Amino acid sequence: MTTSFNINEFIYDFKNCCNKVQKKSFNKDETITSYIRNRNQFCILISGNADLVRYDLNGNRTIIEHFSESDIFGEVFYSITTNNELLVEAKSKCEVLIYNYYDIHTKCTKNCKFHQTLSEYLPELILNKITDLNMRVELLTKRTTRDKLLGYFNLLSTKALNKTFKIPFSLTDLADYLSVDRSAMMRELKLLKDENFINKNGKEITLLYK
Amino acid sequence: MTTSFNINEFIYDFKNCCNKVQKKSFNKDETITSYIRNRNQFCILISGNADLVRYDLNGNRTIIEHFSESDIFGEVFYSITTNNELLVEAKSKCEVLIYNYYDIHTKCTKNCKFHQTLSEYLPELILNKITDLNMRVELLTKRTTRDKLLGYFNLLSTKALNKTFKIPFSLTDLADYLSVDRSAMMRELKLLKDENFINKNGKEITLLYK
DNA sequence: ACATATTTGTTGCTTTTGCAACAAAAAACA
DNA sequence: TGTTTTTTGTTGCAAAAGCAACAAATATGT
Repeated sequence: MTTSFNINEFIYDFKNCCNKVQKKSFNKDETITSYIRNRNQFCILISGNADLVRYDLNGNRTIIEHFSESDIFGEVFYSITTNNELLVEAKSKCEVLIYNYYDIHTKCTKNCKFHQTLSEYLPELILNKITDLNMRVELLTKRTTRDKLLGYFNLLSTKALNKTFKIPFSLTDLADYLSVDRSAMMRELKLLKDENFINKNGKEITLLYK
Repeated sequence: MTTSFNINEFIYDFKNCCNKVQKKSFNKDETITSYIRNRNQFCILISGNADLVRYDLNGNRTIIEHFSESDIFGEVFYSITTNNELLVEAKSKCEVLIYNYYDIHTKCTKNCKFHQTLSEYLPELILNKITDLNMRVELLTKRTTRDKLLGYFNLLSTKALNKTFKIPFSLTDLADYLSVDRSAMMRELKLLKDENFINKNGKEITLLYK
């Protein structure tokens, strides 16, 4: 997440905001929500990590999006035309605020400061989401497993301001995120290492080129 | 595009809006803009069709997004971390409004009705963009050429409210949009036809299953 | 600390995809 | 209308990716 808005700077203003919002907690591996029909559901992740995943008919699992603190998600951003299951799964203990999207724009009945701040920062959060999605598309349109890996590593390196960084997924999840076969990806990682494009130590990667 | 907002219902209010906006025309195959650095550029397509394309180092061309009337695009939605060329190319005669994104939120110096309407509908346009991008990700994460084709055909069929519909691309462009090799895609289309999943007559497709 | 479950690393084999090349059909253009 | 360019349809062959299976290393839970 690239936003300068950090929800936890404001969350102390959140006591009993208007009755339109729910605050919920989830344990690792619990389902936060599933996208079934459009209920204008809008969620903000206060803490933890979660993935939007799809299980297709062949048993393939795909990580469509990866969410961390201050990221937004929910059915309001999705027109559900697929017949696959779309779930948001907690990857660690998570705290989530759940709104109806259109309730955010109207003034909170208790006129709480948190609600006000949220609606003020909403455009920024949304712009960041679009930027993230565009990067995701950019990555997924790469033709080969190698290009996907290098493209993703470049992003991580840029984010970390360092040629060395840690993959924020298990390698199994990384394959599901890049939408490639895990064993083929492992093979490619080995080749990238053998050809001195990268150094790899578990989940720690160093870019050796440029 | 799925929005209920249609820019041409309002464009008559656009005379000489504030000096912050440019209206430009482009012929087929002209470059509308290229994404180089972040200038907060925000564009709306008034008429015509355009593609956001990337040319990579191997000479592959990818259609990242396809734009039609009322669609929005521009550098403001992109953090340019790639070293590939990103261009918006007119696929037909196009008319485009070009803003600085942050000028839209502030009141127009001439207080014109068009500007007012635009800023009012902006959240809706942006929500639609996110929905479109999510569908795009959904499609691109499909593992096989077959699944990509069927997934895309389902979208078109749903949009057209009909099992028969026309592909809005040339088949060459469709391959670039689905990020697959054209000849492999043609082979797969033939297989889908032979196995009675679809009927195909040039660019007209009929779904035969379900 | 131990037993159990998950992830990582690896490989042989199969299937799918990509590449190159070319003819036929269709579209654009002059 | 005739010529040129682009798109479509097809194929043989090469390369890449997917599948299945298993051992070793880590992580998890009690």
